[in-house]
Amino acid sequence: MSIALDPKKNHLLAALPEAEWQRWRPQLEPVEMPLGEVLSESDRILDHVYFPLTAIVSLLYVMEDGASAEIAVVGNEGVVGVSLFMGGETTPSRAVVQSAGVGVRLKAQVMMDEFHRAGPVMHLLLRYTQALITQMVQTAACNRHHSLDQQLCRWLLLSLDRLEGRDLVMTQELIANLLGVSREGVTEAALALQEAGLIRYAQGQITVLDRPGLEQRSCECYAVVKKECDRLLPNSLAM
Amino acid sequence: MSIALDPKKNHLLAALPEAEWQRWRPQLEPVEMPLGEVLSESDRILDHVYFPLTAIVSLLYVMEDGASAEIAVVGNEGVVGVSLFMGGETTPSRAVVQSAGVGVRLKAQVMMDEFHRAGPVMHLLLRYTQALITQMVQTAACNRHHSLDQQLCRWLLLSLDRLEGRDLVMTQELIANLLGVSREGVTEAALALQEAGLIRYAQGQITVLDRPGLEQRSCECYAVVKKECDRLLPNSLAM
DNA sequence: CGTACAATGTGCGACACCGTACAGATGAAC
DNA sequence: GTTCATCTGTACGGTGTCGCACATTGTACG
Repeated sequence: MSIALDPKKNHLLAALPEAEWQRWRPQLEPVEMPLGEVLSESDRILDHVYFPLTAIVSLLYVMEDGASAEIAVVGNEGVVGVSLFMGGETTPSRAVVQSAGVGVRLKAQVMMDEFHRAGPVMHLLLRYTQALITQMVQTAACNRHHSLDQQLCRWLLLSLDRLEGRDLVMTQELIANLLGVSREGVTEAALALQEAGLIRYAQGQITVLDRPGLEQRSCECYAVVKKECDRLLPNSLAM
Repeated sequence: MSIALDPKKNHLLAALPEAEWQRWRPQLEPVEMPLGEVLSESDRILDHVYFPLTAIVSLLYVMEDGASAEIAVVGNEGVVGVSLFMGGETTPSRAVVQSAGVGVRLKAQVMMDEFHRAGPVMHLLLRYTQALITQMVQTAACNRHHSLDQQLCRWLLLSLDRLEGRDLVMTQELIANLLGVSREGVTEAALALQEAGLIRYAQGQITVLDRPGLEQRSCECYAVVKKECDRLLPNSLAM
């Protein structure tokens, strides 16, 4: 896969005013983002912020006993590392590449400086952060009230929105780890979805056959997040 | 209860530089915050931001079927209405007074103007927002992995930190609604805590007898949130 | 090919929590 | 003091998920 994709595939970068774009452009460094790569570790200061282009990143909270829970996902609609400009510099969560691809990154200091100009970049980033908050809130509520089945649908849709095509490369084991549920549970739920004709899968490759069907079977959480993203980030997940 | 408490009981207000403080002071309007009052409804534009002084506010997500889940709590360490300055103006969640008390409020426009000066106020508010994000993240993880028992401990501690004294006025029914669990479940968990000598309660009045005991029985989530609050907000929950 | 490993399917007991139903206990109002 | 509403305790079947054990299927690679 070529690493030199157009950075404007990332919607935040695409939304930059011309002046900022010209300033940032030479500083943007293309990076491969292979499956499983840890972009930022819990409580560690980031050296870069990452703008995914084709990759998807999971924000995970990892508990003391090793169990984990996905808090939010970041694709080409967003950026990894909001804690940098929020002022805290670190977060108690981990950012892991969930779906391999490419992205571009920017030195932390550059990002901070740009943010502190307090111009349109700042407002863009803050709006994005609010969209991210919405996703976190919805995850919390979803974890409390919805079935594994519904959550799997939500998760597939969130991932699908951030990918081209309708295929995800993703084993059930991995999904289970991200969602913080048992692998067997995912197997059962996935089987049900396959029997319903909504997806087809084999050996770590999932194909979505009936997207509207998935949306219907998903809990409301997906729609709420999608709607907020669209509202807060013009062109957020349109491809 | 007197409504005219010192606004500096709120730690964000207390942390304001002198110039800002003098500017804000005349605009701060004392308000009663009775139990159950809804400060902001889902997807509705706020007309004020609220700084609790003795009250505690719950941020809730209310699902389509009426079930709810607490996302975070805000006491005198924070402010209700961060979406205003984040740029989104609304959020898909509801803010409800969980423990009656007093607070002060500020007109939304005033808050926006102050934020857009891009000075110390902005940085203070952004750091607070990050602390709030931490709480949300932890809630999501906690909802996924921890027992009702542990969550009740966490919840009691979070509330206790935001109150003077060691008594909460709070029925089990109300706690159940906030946590998004069944009332019977809370009864059982509370009973266990009482039998362990950690709390005593009757008819909507809970007294914490053994705080360290609660901390030990709680999941890690409480400690993580507390630590982040302390780190991000000097003097956050010290009374 | 055949072996090794990864991915998926299945069965089952354990367990936490739910929802319903109802019973006692307490406090406020008259 | 009696009444009534609110709050709390208890019992029990139903359900979803877990954790374990193991069978099966697909894929890579010698």
